[in-house]
Amino acid sequence: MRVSLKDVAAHAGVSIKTVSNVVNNYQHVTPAMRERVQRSIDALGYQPNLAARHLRKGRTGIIALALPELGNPYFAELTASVIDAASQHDYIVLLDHTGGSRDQELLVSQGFRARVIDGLILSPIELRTEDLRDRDQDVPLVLLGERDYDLPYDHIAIDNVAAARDAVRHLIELGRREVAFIGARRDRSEPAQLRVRGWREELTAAGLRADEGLVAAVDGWGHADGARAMRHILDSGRRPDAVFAYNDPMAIGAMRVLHERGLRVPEDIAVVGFDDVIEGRFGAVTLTSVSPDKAAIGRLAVESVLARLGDNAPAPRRIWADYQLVERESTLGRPGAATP
Amino acid sequence: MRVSLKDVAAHAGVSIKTVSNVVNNYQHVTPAMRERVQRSIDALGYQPNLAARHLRKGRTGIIALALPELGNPYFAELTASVIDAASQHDYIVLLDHTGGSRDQELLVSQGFRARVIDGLILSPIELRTEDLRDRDQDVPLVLLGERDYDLPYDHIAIDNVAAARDAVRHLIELGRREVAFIGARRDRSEPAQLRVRGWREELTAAGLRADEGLVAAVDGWGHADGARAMRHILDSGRRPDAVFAYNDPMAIGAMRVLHERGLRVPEDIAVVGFDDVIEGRFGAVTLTSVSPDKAAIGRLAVESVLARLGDNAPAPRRIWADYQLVERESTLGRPGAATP
DNA sequence: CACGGCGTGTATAACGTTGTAAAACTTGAG
DNA sequence: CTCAAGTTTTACAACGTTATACACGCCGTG
Repeated sequence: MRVSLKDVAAHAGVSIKTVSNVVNNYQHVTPAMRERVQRSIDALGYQPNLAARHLRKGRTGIIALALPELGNPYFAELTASVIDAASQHDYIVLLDHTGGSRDQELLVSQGFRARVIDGLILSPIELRTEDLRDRDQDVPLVLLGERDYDLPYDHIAIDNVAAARDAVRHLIELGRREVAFIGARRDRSEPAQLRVRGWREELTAAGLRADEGLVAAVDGWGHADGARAMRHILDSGRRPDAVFAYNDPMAIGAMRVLHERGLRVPEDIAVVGFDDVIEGRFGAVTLTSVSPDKAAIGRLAVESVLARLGDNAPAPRRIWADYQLVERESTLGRPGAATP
Repeated sequence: MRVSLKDVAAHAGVSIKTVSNVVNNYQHVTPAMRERVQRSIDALGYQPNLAARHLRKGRTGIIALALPELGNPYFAELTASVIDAASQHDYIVLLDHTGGSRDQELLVSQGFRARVIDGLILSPIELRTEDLRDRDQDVPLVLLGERDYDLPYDHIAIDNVAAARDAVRHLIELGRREVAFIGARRDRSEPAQLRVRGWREELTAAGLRADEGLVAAVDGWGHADGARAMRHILDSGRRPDAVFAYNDPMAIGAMRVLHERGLRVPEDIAVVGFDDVIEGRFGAVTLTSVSPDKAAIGRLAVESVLARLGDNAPAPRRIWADYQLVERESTLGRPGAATP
């Protein structure tokens, strides 16, 4: 049988509210009383009933984190950092996965889970800007990943265009001239578009041709999709000297195909990924990658959501998180050069 | 402002309970009344307040899934299958990560989150059998991963000893004679011990020596730990012709070290992992691995927890999930043979 | 010595829902 | 037309918590 405030109150010979005051660290309680009540609490092993507390306060103490897929280790690491940040504010994280489908993302953003959660952190892939524009929900929403247009929600993202440009510039500086992009999306997912744009801008800025024939569209974001895209490019007779992939799993899938075709990385083709997942550090050829500051992103996301819970919610902001390009074996040296 | 049963009742001109009856599909409601109330519900956009419902019914509709780490894709896939299974029963999944530390696992099992959840699925690593023996909680608990002793909780696991034996037998059948084990744990984690036992039993059964000098203990379960263990074995002057790793990330970490040392996989050293994560299918050398039926494990776990919620809870059972050994390049061919 | 003021503790009323029991209707038989 | 038996609807009391408003001491001050 669960013990309630009432039981503790009876045991200590005080009123229910006094016990509540002790539990909530209300200030006007004499030390003597506090200790007496605390003794009863300990004796009975009282634990507050959250459902009741939430009913009364109108808060649940739960925030939801909705991600496209858990399989990508990037999101796993992000999740860990969100959980850590949330628990520092006595919040609990409810995990949802959308599969990256627009329908699911819409459902989640429209408050599918709204009745249980105080706030939502959503990392959309296919969701359109207009989908969010007429969102009718009082549950605070924070978006992860850059969006193109302004929306009345906090965005937390790294600068995708700039990061993509950095990656491509790195390839160009190595002497690469034909840089393929793997991971454009047929459905025009916004984050993918931004990275394609960075790719295009940087090539153009360097006086090179942004050859759209070297952009491979895909349907998913996993290893297999990267492999498929790489095969598609090679089968079309193209022979780029560098590949920039939408994310690390796709880059790794692409490298596998290059390996199967007898092409050497980086001598024949240099490869850069995105997200810097742990896996990229342990392949036969370690992977150069854009490394977002995941810990910061998780922390900022949680803080942004919680800040919106109070009455004095700040204006929606676009928050830029840090990133850096981590160079590894997959871009070591100039074309044709043997690995050191 | 949120709309409650009271508002709907006022709008429809009926009592609160009648609205509640309609919402809950109570049988004794005339079709006319049902429609009239439904119209008001739709008009006002009523959504039930779960906190209140839970307070009243004593259930929260949330189960927790506590995992050692999210970074391992095995757990990510498992999580996805648990979420899917739970949502089929209108349940929501709260995710927790223990970091695989005994303290955290203890905390979780003792009901750290108990006030919010109806049931708990725990995948322990370091937790001892005796830690669970005096668990004092009314929240149903289901354990993932094999435990050695009998406990009054449902276990869902594949047969670790048998699976390990299958893996080692496969290596022996390939003509390997010196099989190392990577991933024993200094802290005597039970799952790791079972796999070591399988390794030992199979070698002995084949008339080979189970050389304890080829068992490498580690502190973690990631790529880096596998790499460290592999280095340790090689640096000690040993030169096994096969490696069986506790899990895929460790196997991949080990393969990276073999690559760095100029040892060929599988010609010089064959490698078998455990868990069959997607990553193992896209390395330069694809990884042979023990593949547990993750979908079944997730489904069984959810069903077991929910079955314990009712009054007629079944007796605790040990449920065996299926697995199979998936052979890939890392064990292709006999020692010294060139890859086909 | 009375009085305001402050610090401490207490009844009571919510929060929104569902279970119980009883009231208000139907229906059909006598 | 009455009454019993059944069906539908309602009033009310929980569930366990916190906010509000108030009562009670105690203190220092006029």
